[in-house]
Amino acid sequence: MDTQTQAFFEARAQIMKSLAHPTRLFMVDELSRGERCVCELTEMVGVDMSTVSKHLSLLKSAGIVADEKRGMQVYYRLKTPCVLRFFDCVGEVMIQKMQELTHLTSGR
Amino acid sequence: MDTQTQAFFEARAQIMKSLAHPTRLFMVDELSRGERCVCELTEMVGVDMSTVSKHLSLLKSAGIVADEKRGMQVYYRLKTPCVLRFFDCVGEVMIQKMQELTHLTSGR
DNA sequence: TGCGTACTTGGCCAAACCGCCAAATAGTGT
DNA sequence: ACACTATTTGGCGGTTTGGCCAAGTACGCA
Repeated sequence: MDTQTQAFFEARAQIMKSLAHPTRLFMVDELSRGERCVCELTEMVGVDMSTVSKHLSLLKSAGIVADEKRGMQVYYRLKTPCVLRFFDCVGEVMIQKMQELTHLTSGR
Repeated sequence: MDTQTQAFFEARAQIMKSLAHPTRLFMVDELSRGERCVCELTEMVGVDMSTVSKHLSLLKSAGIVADEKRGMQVYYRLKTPCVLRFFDCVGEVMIQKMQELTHLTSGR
């Protein structure tokens, strides 16, 4: 694997990584229904605000979300809504896994 | 965030995590062009075969690939090709990031 | 049966990740 | 200027991840 190919998949991986955490996935899901400020998200996920802030800045540097300060709050919104399409496929994967489990337990 | 919601996003995250590594992304890409045995992939990525094997078993337990022993080799194939659709969007994200960089450097 | 090839598993170590707390920053209102 | 609120940043400890090496397993073939 040459250096350029490696760099390409490295870049791809960084974006995937930003979506590889339950809290961040929850926030993306929430943001798919409209913009939210850090404090709102903090209350919903139930961890320290500093943690939420770090998750958001990670998503931001990955290019998934954008932020805008308005009044006293910072509002985050989904910048590339196409990520939502991911989850249709993720759903398919989950369904397939469950079906295999069913086959196993129904004796085969 | 209640327990059930948490479990849901945890499951989703596990699948995303399995795709959040350059080597695994490279292998998925390669498998999109047909099945490959462990030894072929090992040679392509250029790390230890044990490492490749672990990456593959991770992808397998995530439900992304399936394996089949045939002759002396174990062949892996893409089980849920829909993951490839992810990367269209990942491409969009990357392009947007590059455009922003261009705007910055062209003085604004 | 015994050898070689293909692969997997276990163990170890270094690096990355995630949570919290505390401190810094920035903007609001008095 | 001062206090207050919303958010970010720095730093620390515990857990997870990713690589290699060595050992184990499984199968094909002489």
